[in-house]
Amino acid sequence: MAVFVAPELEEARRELMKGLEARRMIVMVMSCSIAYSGRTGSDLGEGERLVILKEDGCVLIHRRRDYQPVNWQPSGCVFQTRIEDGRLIIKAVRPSPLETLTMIVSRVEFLGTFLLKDEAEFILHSSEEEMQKAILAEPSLIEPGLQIIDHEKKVAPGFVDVYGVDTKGNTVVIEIKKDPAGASAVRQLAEYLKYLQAPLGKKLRPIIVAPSLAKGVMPVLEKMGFEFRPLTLQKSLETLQKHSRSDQSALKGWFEFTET
Amino acid sequence: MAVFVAPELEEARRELMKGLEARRMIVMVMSCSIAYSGRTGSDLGEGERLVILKEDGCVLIHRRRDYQPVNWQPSGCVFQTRIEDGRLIIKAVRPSPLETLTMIVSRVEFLGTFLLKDEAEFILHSSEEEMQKAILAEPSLIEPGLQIIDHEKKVAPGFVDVYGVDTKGNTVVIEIKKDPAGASAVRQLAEYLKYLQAPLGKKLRPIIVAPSLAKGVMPVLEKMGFEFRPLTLQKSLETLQKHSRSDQSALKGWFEFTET
DNA sequence: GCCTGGATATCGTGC
DNA sequence: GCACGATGTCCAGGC
Repeated sequence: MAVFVAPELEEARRELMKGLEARRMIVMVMSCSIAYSGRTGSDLGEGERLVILKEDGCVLIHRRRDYQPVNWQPSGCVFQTRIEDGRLIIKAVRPSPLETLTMIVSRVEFLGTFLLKDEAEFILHSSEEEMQKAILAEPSLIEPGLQIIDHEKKVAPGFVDVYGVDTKGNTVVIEIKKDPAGASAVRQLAEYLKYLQAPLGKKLRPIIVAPSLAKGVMPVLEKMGFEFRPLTLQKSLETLQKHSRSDQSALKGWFEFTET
Repeated sequence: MAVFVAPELEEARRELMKGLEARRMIVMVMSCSIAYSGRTGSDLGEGERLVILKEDGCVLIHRRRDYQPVNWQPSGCVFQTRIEDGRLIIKAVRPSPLETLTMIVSRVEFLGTFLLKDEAEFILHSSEEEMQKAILAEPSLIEPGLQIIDHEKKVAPGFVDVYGVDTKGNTVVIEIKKDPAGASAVRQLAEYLKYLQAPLGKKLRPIIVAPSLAKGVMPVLEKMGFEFRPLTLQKSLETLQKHSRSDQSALKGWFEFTET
């Protein structure tokens, strides 16, 4: 760790490059103006911001408010720095698509470079994937007797989430949404149907699986002959827990946490 | 600005709360474990991370790599801190939807609190909006004689980007995409058509406007009787520049930049 | 509050 | 590389 309060621009430039070389995270508070040019473009006048440069070549520029960075660059950028007309110029260039982020720095109030030791694994109890796993593990969540044939089945273009057959031999096509299903979910499922055919004398049964339906979608579903089965993430996780001991330990922490 | 290197946990807690009170941005480098519970849940074991708290109640937790924060909280959170079992506990609670982010901090390597002076206006030369403005300003970008009737026209459910009539009285329905238009753009436009009707004896002319078409989409378009008009952001900006002197100054900077 | 669609979306996956 | 869909997406705009 190295920390500098109000360094000269030349010193800031030197420490910044040294830090990047050592694969440290660079954290700066600076007064700067910013220009972005690439897929589109932006300009931001002089002001004080928090700037973060990471070893993988990404950039984040944060203002005093807002969750989102005002300017940024995803990972994979090449950094250039120079002093020009008494200003520190920092460029982050993303090769593809070609995009350039330029900071013109008039003053550095703070610069820190940090080597972060962090080997922990990040565990996300993700959503749609867990719901799909739950249905695969226990198709009766949808209806008794349902047999799963395939999942992530390729149609052109796109993928059917789950593909199965009911007790009467009809083809079941399931689109899963973790959020309340809106018009776009229905559009997506409708599009897939164009590329699927039921066996002779059987029907295609398109089913939306989601915690709920957006307002006004139910009439649309009925008109199109689609079905809806409610399924929440909570229910999916409980089902998976029943079916897989190995998942229990991973999920335990979350359940305990939500109960308190 | 206040900067602390390796503060005791109690000192860190005190300065953190003082900083938030003063509406400063809090920047910390700390060893911590993190739990999130809300729409779904996540767990992250002990490790060193950069943590940012802002005055509007948002949280960003960054690891050494990646553009995206590993954990976060959007603005509007309430913060609580306490010392427990020799650890600093920081909670950020988002009221709606109810979500809780908990950091269990074992060591603070750095803490800075910064009052950022930043009044500059952010100017984004955004994409789809500029393309739509250009078409409204100069409908001949699509074809000679086109007359615009409406834009952002509500259909149920969704919005038609631009709605007009051609020289023969046919209804033109335009879907604009700033990126190469793929299958989903076609789905979207197709859905809107179901809720629109051409005048008696006239046709509906669905048109996709985008810089290009995704591979394999052209045959689909032809099959459905849709049309495609290429339009880039660059061309849109040039058109707007012609039509509006007031825009010139704002755009000037970007053009100059892209030319160098 | 809900719903819809855009974003410099970013990111992962498959081809 | 392109295409496609998920995201704890976030966010603005309408109702």
